[in-house]
Amino acid sequence: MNLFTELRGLVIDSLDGLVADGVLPAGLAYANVTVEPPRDAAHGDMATNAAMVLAKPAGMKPRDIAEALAAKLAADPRITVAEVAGPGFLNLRLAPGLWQGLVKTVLETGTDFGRSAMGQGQKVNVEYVSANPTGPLHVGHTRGAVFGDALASLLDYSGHKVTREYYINDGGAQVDVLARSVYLRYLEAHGEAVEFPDGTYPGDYLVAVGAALKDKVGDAYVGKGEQFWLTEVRDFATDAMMELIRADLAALGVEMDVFYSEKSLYGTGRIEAAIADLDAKGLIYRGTLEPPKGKTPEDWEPREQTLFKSTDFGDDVDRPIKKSDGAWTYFAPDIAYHYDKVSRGFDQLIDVFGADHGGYVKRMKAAVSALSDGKVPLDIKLTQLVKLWKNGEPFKMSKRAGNFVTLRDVVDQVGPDVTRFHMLTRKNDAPLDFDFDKVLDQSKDNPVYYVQYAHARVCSVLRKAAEAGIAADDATLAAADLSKLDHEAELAVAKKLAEWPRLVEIAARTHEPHRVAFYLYELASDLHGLWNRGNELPQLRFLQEGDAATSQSKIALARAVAVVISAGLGILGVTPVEEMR
RNA sequence: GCACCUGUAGCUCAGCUGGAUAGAGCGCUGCCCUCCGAAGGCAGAGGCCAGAGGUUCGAAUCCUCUCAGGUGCGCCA
Repeated sequence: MNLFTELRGLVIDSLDGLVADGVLPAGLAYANVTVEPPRDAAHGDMATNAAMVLAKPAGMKPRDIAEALAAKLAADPRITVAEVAGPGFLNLRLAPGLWQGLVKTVLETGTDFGRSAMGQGQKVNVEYVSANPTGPLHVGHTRGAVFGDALASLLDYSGHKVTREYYINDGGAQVDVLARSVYLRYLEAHGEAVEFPDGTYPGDYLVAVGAALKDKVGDAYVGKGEQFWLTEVRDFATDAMMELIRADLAALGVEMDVFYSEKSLYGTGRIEAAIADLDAKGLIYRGTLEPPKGKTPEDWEPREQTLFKSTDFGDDVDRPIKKSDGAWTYFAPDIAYHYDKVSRGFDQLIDVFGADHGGYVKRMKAAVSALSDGKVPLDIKLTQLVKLWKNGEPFKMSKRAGNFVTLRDVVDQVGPDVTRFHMLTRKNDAPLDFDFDKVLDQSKDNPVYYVQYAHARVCSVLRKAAEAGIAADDATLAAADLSKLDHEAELAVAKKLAEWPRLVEIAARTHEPHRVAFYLYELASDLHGLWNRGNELPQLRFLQEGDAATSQSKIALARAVAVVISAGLGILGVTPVEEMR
């Protein structure tokens, strides 16, 4: 239930009333009419811009419309005050019963309060992580994983049908490199001394894979040329890496619906089919690209290539889909993969990439636009770098991988909850500092702790209520007399709760799950603030000695806060704790 | 050279489809608590929203240009 859309409905009805009264001309477009919380709470509970938006099309002064609208609205029992302000804003104050009713609704609907039908059941594919299967996930992947997962949950919560998907890049040259690296570890397992030349993966994590290969095939590949083992070792190694990656994701609490193999596109005619689709649309041609201006590669020479006319769709330059030797470029399977997503019937595609892939955004959008005839939007979200800190200095070492910090390094040290929450305390396109000391700090300076603590505090209240013999289950609280919940400080918290459904829709529409984290921080802050005021004003304490009925009304509010925090943390994939240890 | 991202308080960052006097935390200043609802609390100072134009009732938000930082730029994925 979104009070803002409910009140917007009332505003629209009132506008229609004014049309019927002949005050406003018929046929006005209401699309830009909003009802939102005012910047300053002193202005009221909600504000509408209706008068200003309609002034020009109606050929009237904003204030005249506002006055007429105010009179209409004031007749509704839900509105206590409607006053015109500023250039034509209409500020509304709502009856306390509305906010009390909202608390009741939260308790009745639980963590589904805030769930929205906005998505209308649209099928959305969220592709994220998609790391090369050549080693364990590192911090950069971790941010992408957390972001993508939270976005997927957010879209689900807002009424979309979401598929979480991982694209396995198991078809390119890098998996051959992996195979050779594993082969070296395999020889090592047979007692041979090996060296890892440049262009191979020297990380310790392949030692076990080499040993496992030995267990499987004995010495069958020892002393043999690549042609005898490359394919088999490649499959063996990729499987092992995907097992590793799945375990990494599981440690973070991420579970994919689909793992889509690039390899499955080769030799099955699927790349050819995708390219044929583009070709039929006249978007494939043979041509020669100009060298990039200002920074020509030293070995540049003009070559005729097979190109996709991505400039028709806003790209800067047409993109090669075949190498000069006739093999597909990496872009071709990417096209085929997205072609597959389109043909699976998704209404919307989202790709989550690292910021270093920013250069591929335009061409992928161009491809999807061409493949879907502009019908399926593709949004590409880039996640910026994560800078790690420990003991006040940059942290780079990893025990396992040698040259980068892994997801496991992070999760093992701080746990999945802290990792996930902290990764969402910045918007995706801003760089993020991750300080191992600060994220574990148990003080109000740490947002993770601050939000968790608010939830734990409410749980503590519930425990104390039980000790005092006060019934405080949700059903009882929802049925309690909430009219006692009338202090301005208490109503302020209820008003914050009312913003939750609205925030969910905004965050879902903009594909920005960090908004949830920031909202939860604000909500937690409101709860802590109310708690603190209980020091000065005993009547604001959640537990009122000897007065079970009043206690229940106040506990209802606290519990409603906990429910929304719980719902929000659920979207972020963070466990709401019941006590702080 | 071109493209994309970023530029908001001393620092780290929010800022909704364009809305009113631009917010939060840290730090700073002052006051309070020290008979556990204080692992603190309250209050205050602090801003040319990088800069310049434009669009309009209204711009941190949209458009153009400039400056600064980051990322990327055919036969690697």
